Amino acid sequence: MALRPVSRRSVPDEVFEQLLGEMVGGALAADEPLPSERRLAEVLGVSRPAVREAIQRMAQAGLVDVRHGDATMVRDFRRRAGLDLLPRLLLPGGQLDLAVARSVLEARLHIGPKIAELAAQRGGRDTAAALDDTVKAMAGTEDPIVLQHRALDYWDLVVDGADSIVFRMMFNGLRLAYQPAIEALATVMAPEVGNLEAYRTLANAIRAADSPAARDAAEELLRPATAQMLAAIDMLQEDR
Amino acid sequence: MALRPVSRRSVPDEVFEQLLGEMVGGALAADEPLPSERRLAEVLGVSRPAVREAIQRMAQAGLVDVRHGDATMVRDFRRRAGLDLLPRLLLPGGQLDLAVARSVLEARLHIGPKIAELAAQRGGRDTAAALDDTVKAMAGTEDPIVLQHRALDYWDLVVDGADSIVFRMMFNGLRLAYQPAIEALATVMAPEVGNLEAYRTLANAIRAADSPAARDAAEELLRPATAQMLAAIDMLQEDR
DNA sequence: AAGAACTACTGGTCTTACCACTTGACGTCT
DNA sequence: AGACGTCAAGTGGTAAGACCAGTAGTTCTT
Repeated sequence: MALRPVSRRSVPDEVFEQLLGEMVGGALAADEPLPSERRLAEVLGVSRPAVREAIQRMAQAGLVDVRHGDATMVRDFRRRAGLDLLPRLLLPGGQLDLAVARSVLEARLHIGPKIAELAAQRGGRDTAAALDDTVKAMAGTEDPIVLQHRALDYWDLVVDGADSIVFRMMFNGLRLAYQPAIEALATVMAPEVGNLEAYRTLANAIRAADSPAARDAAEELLRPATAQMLAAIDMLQEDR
Repeated sequence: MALRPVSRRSVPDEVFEQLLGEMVGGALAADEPLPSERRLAEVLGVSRPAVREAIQRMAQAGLVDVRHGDATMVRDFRRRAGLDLLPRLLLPGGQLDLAVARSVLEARLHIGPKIAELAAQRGGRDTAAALDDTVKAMAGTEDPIVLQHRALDYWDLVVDGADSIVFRMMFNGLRLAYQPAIEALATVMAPEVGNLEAYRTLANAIRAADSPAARDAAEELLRPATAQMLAAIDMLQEDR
């Protein structure tokens, strides 16, 4: 029996989700006006403040433009949204979007080595020591789910060492997309997160402040699983 | 006379801004509870729905965790925030944060060539043709402000050509940080946005589907101004 | 000492009313 | 005919107050 916490969606949550669904699904096209708050409240059977909260959140995410006195306009989420929207695009309606998944993999493989390089330049021994501890923790388990979480901790430390706020934020965004899928990815990620030697090599390169070596080590660590998953995506896409 | 649109911050805007300021400034530390909605409404002299809207927006941005029945907790924005927070970190209180600026430059130089490479693989002639048009438009002006906007249009097309949603979202985030500073950067960016030949070279590489050439061309285009600005930041940081 | 019930918070939601802004239609001057 | 006010309708912005629904700590009961 696999019990999971019940998801208690609040009313504004629900409204937000529905509106976003309409947008991603294409029913609410860009540059078209959203129905008025009162209208939405009536149609959805909720209060106007609830609708407002949802709409304000959409505005915060850049999905709509709200102008006092005029109708609020839907914007092209592809052009305005930040990485925080990634989880919803990756799994729209529970189904994995292959194009988005490919994009995430590409980005991961491109960003990871750079972060490792910066960490080698700036992180120093403190980062390396913390990484050693994490690798030790990884050695204590075989469970690929736990291993993935530990690997995320590991990268979190590398990102700290890189000391570059933009890469930190990019990492945050990618992690948010990755986490919901962690269980589904247990099998494909097992070879990567089980490759402790690669994690140690990277930690040592960072300790030695050898940024080219760190770069290569990170690529060595990330490439195999990335290549495998990209190949799988290619096959799936051809099937259709 | 340089008239500018008056900024009409709504009450929730103002509340959001104040809370964020306290967080970035350190007065509201991570893992500490926020005052209750009623208390905040009272202290700030606004209605509770207004406070709620602000807090919901913070939750949307990952800055706080709100749990029904318990106090809402402040989270470490460095660890949770996405790129959408970048503009506020870059110019906290009107003053440029040099470390953040350095980080933006690093990211730009690392992401740009990769996007160009992908655009060469996937964009094809359509992308190249659109780029040609944009370069023509750039040739029609000397104003560095206008040129920067055109250059953004140019990159926007390249990103479209790259057809990778994650890089698109990263670009969106960087652009949002860049745009408010566009006037202040007129002088330092002038050499880059005035280098039309570099933009043409990149467009041609994309047309030829020559991804290594596109990569190099993008780097060639971005590196000079990046290096100059990084050097300037180094000097400013040493002064202190 | 362990458990159940209670209490005092917290956020969640709704209703109602009114303010402020934008737009476009209409009328009025020039 | 054109330019300029005026006004009405619709939109988002804000407030106040009431009540529902969770959480956590205290107190009472056993």
